[in-house]
Amino acid sequence: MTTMTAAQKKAQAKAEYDAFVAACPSRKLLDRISDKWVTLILAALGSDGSHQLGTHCAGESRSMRYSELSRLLAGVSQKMLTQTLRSLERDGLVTRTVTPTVPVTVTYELTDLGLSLHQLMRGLKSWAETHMDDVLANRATYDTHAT
Amino acid sequence: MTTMTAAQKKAQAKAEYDAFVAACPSRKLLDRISDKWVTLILAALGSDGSHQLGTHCAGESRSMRYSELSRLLAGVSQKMLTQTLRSLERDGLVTRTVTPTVPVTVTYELTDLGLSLHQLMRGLKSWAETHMDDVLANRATYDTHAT
DNA sequence: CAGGATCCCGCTAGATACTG
DNA sequence: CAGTATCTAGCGGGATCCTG
Repeated sequence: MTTMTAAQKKAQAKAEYDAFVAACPSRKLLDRISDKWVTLILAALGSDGSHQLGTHCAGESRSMRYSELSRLLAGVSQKMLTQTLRSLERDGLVTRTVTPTVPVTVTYELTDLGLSLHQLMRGLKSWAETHMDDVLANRATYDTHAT
Repeated sequence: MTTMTAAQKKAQAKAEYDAFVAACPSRKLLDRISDKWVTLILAALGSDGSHQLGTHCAGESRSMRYSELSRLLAGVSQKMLTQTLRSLERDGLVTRTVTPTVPVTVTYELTDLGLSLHQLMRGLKSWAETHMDDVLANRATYDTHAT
């Protein structure tokens, strides 16, 4: 079949490349932490009692109820909260504990792995605070020169 | 006006919270590196001559032509490549050099800042390779137990 | 060769309403 | 209280065509 040659091969190569990239552990990690709510939940669960997500102290993971999280992370829809929590539980980053009280009580807490990820996030935070202002400055300069 | 009270306040609080989150340097950093092509371009420009993105050597930034990048990053559209390159240039992470030869020649190269970011990515890579298999294992277990 | 402009599509986040 | 289900709009991203 001469009807499928160059374009077909190219498409296949692309698919293979994409698969290769998708299989990369680094990419999987990025896919996970780049999620807005993942990082926020991590920060919430990883921080101390303060409601300031900005304040990080390498404290132990703080167990929180569903409603607490929903209150703390002001702009999250139940859907995203639940969805994110489930995926984090699935990945073994948080534990979900159901206490069959009269109104059901569910608490979430970081696992060791989750805590470890939280530590990594703090590393990112350091880099961001160190270099992000440079980036922003460059951006401003670039925009100024632009038409 | 009693017509706007609870719901309004809540919406405003949400907006403020979102703004707060968006202003966070860490989030900005995440928004940047979570971009699929950003990380790949970084890897391409930061790695040595090998076409294996997986192989990282803390080598100097390698200057590459537009077409080289487009060839190396198999599954990228010109749009995304250009778009990503421009944003990286804007942020001062890469330099764009135009050489007015007969057919125009444009080369891209990492700046110090870009190189620095590339180093950070390698840190992420380490974490990913160390813990990602655990995550995957947990995920598999979770899926098994599920209905 | 390098890149701008356009159209189009799938995905996913968000709002709303319902349940145990 | 802690979710689940559905519906919709917005936008990121790809393909395609065109220019200097």
